[in-house]
Amino acid sequence: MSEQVADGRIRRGDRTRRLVLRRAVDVASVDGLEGLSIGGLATELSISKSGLIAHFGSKEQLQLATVRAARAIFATAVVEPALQEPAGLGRVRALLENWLEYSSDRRFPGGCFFARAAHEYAGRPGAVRDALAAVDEEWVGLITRTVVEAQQVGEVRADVDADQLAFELTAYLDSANLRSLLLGSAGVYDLARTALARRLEESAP
Amino acid sequence: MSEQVADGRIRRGDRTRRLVLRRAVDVASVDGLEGLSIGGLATELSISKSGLIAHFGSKEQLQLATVRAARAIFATAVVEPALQEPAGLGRVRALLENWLEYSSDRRFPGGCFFARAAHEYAGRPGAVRDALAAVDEEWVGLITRTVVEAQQVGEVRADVDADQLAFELTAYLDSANLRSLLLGSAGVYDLARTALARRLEESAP
DNA sequence: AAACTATACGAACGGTCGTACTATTTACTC
DNA sequence: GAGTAAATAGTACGACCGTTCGTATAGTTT
Repeated sequence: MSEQVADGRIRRGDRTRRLVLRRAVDVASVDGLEGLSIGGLATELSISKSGLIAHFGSKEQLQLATVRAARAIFATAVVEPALQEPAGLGRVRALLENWLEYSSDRRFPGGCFFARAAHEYAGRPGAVRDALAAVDEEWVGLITRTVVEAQQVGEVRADVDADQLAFELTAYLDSANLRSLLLGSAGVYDLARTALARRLEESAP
Repeated sequence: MSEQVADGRIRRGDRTRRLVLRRAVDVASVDGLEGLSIGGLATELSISKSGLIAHFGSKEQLQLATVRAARAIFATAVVEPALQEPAGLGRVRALLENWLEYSSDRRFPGGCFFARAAHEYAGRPGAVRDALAAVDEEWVGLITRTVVEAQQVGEVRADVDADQLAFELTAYLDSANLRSLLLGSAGVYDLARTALARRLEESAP
């Protein structure tokens, strides 16, 4: 409740923190969360290394804050607009289409932040990896639940395995994201759209 | 032709080079090609940094050699056994199944070497990125051509878009690889197998 | 035996990394 | 105004980075 105290000192800190994280998510989407460097970040933003790290405590905490910031951007760009759609097949389509635009519009310069980061940490333990795994499960879980909702309103056949369908749909997304970056061509997004449309048609009642 | 000169000096060098690369591909599959460190590699192998780098010239050359070594391992594990199968749907299935085993058996400790490395370099230019993009195109191209062959022998419908099908099939593979690492569960490979089988059945004449 | 070549070594280079500790500046309270 | 708290800056540290250099060793050639 008493959040809007408007203490100028704290506001200044928040502003700096946001400044750092805005840059950090972009850098990390290209160079990875390991590629984040405190010195490099500070130089780019014309602030001191010590002043920067004082906001986060350690590099790992900075990385975790960067994951949270990226999640917020993702939620705003992809999830929230889709939740305007009524539950059902339309909402599933909105989530998938928003994702493709989030990727192809390069909301992060390196494509999907989470695809980049998840592959970076998939093979080794730690808090960062756990955070990334949680976001991934959250996203796939959202697709799965939205598919189940679409079944409940009769827009997806009841015998469809929602987990299976969510796996395949998200697989198309990730593949289009990577290949568009690797080939430097946006044509793969059409392959993904074709695959998504076909797979959803097959699931219609 | 005159390759088997058996010069003891060169044999010793080849042995060291192979030793380095065998370790390098494993390290890179977990920590990435950027995570390769000359000093770290040298320490693990009980050789000197300078002796190690003398074989490759620079870190980037070491990275490129690591990509080539990983490609050779991949070819041996996945491609060559499948080419024993006669051209057709069986060969397509063999390629896909071999890939799943290559991933789930952790032929590289960090899962698929190329998934890890491609995401690492997808967003930035350079020779390493180009090499990884080439391997990716080679792999997807192989799937596509094998599908076309299957069409020619009448085991896949002629109206199937081979590029589209290859996109979807490889998408399942990559997704299973990543999620198995992230979730620490092998169950996603079954999702991939189900998706692959279904998609191929749909393409049957 | 002498000349040559490939491999491997140890030491040092300039840089950058993350982090800790110590001012200094800025903003608010009383 | 003095006092306090938060944000920022400055400095230094040890560790590691990739790379270069000169040198020693092992193997081949003449």
